[in-house]
Amino acid sequence: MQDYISQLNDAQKEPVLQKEGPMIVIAGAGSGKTRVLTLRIAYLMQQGVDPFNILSLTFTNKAAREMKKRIGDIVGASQAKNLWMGTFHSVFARLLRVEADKLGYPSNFTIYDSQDSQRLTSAIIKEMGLDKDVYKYKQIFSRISSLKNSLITVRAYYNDPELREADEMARRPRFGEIYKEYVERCFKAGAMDFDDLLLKTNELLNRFPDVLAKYQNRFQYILVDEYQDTNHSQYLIVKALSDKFQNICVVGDDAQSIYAFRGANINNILNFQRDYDDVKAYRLEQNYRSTKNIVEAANSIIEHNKTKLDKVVWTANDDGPKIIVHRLMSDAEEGRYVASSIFENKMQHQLGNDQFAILYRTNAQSRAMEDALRKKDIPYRIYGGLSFYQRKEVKDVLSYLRLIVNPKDEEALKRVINYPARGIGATTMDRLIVAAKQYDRSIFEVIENIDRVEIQINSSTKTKLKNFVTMIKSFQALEETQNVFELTEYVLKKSALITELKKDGTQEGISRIENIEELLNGMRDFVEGQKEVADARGALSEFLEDVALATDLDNDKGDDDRVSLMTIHLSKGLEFPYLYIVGMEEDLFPSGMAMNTREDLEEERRLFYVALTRAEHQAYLTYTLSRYRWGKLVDAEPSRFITEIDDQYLEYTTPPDNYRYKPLLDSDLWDEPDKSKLRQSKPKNGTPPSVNQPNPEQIRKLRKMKPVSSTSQSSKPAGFEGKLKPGMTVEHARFGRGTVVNLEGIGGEKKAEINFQVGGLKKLLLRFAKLDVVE
DNA sequence: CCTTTTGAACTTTTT
DNA sequence: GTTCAAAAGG
Repeated sequence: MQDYISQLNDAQKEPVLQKEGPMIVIAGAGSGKTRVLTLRIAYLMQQGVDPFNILSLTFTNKAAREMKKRIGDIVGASQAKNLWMGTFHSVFARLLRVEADKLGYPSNFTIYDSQDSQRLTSAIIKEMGLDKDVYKYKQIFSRISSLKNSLITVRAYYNDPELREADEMARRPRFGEIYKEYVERCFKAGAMDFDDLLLKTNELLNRFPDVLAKYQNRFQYILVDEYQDTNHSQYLIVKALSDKFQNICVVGDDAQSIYAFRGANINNILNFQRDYDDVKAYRLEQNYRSTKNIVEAANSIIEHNKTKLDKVVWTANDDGPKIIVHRLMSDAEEGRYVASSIFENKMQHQLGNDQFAILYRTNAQSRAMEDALRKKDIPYRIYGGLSFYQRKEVKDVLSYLRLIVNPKDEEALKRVINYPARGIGATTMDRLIVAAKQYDRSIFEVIENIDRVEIQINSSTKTKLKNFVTMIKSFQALEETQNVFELTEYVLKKSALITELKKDGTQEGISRIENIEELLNGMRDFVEGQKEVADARGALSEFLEDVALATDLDNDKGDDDRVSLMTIHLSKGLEFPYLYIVGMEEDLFPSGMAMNTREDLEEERRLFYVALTRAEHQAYLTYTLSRYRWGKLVDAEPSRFITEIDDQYLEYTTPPDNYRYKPLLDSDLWDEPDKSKLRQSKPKNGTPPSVNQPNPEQIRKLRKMKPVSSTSQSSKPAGFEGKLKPGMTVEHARFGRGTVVNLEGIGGEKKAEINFQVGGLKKLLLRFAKLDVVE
């Protein structure tokens, strides 16, 4: 143990050795944060703390697994396996299984993934007879999710006139009804969605003081990694659990906060010192990962953000090569450039494929890269995107299994009741859903009692329904004796799923069968692994939980030599000697959907910071002049982020463009044709995206959380901002026409409240809003 | 009730 | 360019 500790630098030692009390570790990128966490836990255990009393929340399950292994190497694997370690979602899912009955849930509750949640939302909107162009299920669900993450229940929603008003303004007065129905349907299906895992944990800890006390006593030492990415719901759980012993250690980096879009609240980390008494704060500022060039270039990027903690990351490493900036004509060419560059670097420096990674802002960008790598015979692995478990054929199999564990699971039932086709169609399903609502039962229960239920279904269909129920019940009986693998083989045979796929015969159908075989292989591994786990519960439900909460990264065995392709979000925490960040273009990175407020833009910038700091030795930035988007060739401009890096760290291998990011009015020349395209393609009744999204400002107000006050920005010379007056009609590139209602703020912080004809009231920061004065 | 065809929306990021 | 749901036809 002492050996390990003596290898730490002074800044790292302190948080490892402080046994008790609240503490925050602000850890810059590449500063050895994981090492500190690992050693801190090992040290606690060596000091006599029972691993059973330590709760460590990580960002991925893979990170938890690796950390457990490293701790095991120091203190012994038998001890380490008793640690409570995992993501918020997996740890509290496990806890909720134990306590489910207190909340009225079965302990075998299903976990709905976001696809299930969205399908349910969509079904509800349809059942209520609402216009699907106004009530877009994705937007509606995303609002439900935001509310839940702010702990705003249906009742709280109805009690809050402001929230209701916001929905009325957005022309969705019936949102509350959808929310209510959604929650009830999940409950009736014995299902929790991702947000419920946190929300219900909060409910449990709030409503049952004895339960709270039990877990406060169990989790005497709590550690939270990536604290900057916790949302309000997670924050409250941590707060409640740590309240008694106050042995809480949070680790994070405000500069790497990139999940605000899913409710992460950067203020959790910024305000930590106010939440606990006598907080010890530590800073890890020495970067061991990257070259001087990369560290300093990254610093020069984050300088552009206003909201940040004071922290200077530095490194003792060599200068290293400059960051290469390269311009290409198209996305296909960009792929070819990256592939050849990887090839050359491999040859020149004798490197393996696993030394390289390609990062992009959106999953859609992976295609061009894949094509190029395949042509050059460079092996690669894509992370994220459509994960394995979300593929249709895999989800169908899993849905059968979910029904075995929890027949009330409505989404699973709807997927497979008529797949393969059994003559149970849409009309029948509609009637079943109505009856289920009438009798206040699940659909499965209605079918079980189909003869005693008043329902307009002919007798031949009733027989088909009964056969389906009998089949599922026969599977259930088998579950008692068979393991997951054997059970699934049987299910596949009896349900005729494989037969159905074999009929297909196309290349696609064959690969679907291969995927199912792959799933079976995974199950075999799981069954093997299960034998070693001490606290294994029912094998099938355990398997389903793993699957529901697994991320793509979690399944990485990391043992093959491939180039990694992933979104920047997924790359957090990883590092690669050679790094390619592609698609450095305005409207793509920063994303066109995140350019309207300073907060959004700053998050994009942090995202770029995260991307660049993944590089150990050499980073490449590429951008194109035109790229296929939505199946159309679209002109592109280099990202403002390139010019935000100090020039001394860059090497342009193509002549730099004379383009520089300029304040808006100067850009009208090149912006104009683009806008007219947008106008044409926008149907009159279409609601523009993002207008209807929840207003975090409002939620924050509601939760009485004070945003960190940002010092007012040095005012920018106002061009047309000064000319704008209430009453004027303006045109926005995305939102269309609207009337200026109000103006507030000064200089670069000046905002206009504009009532758009389609989409309603919205506040825009004039510095970024693409506005034209019409009259 | 099932299958095929057409059309729309989609692309910001994920547990 | 893909994927998914609604419409139409069998």
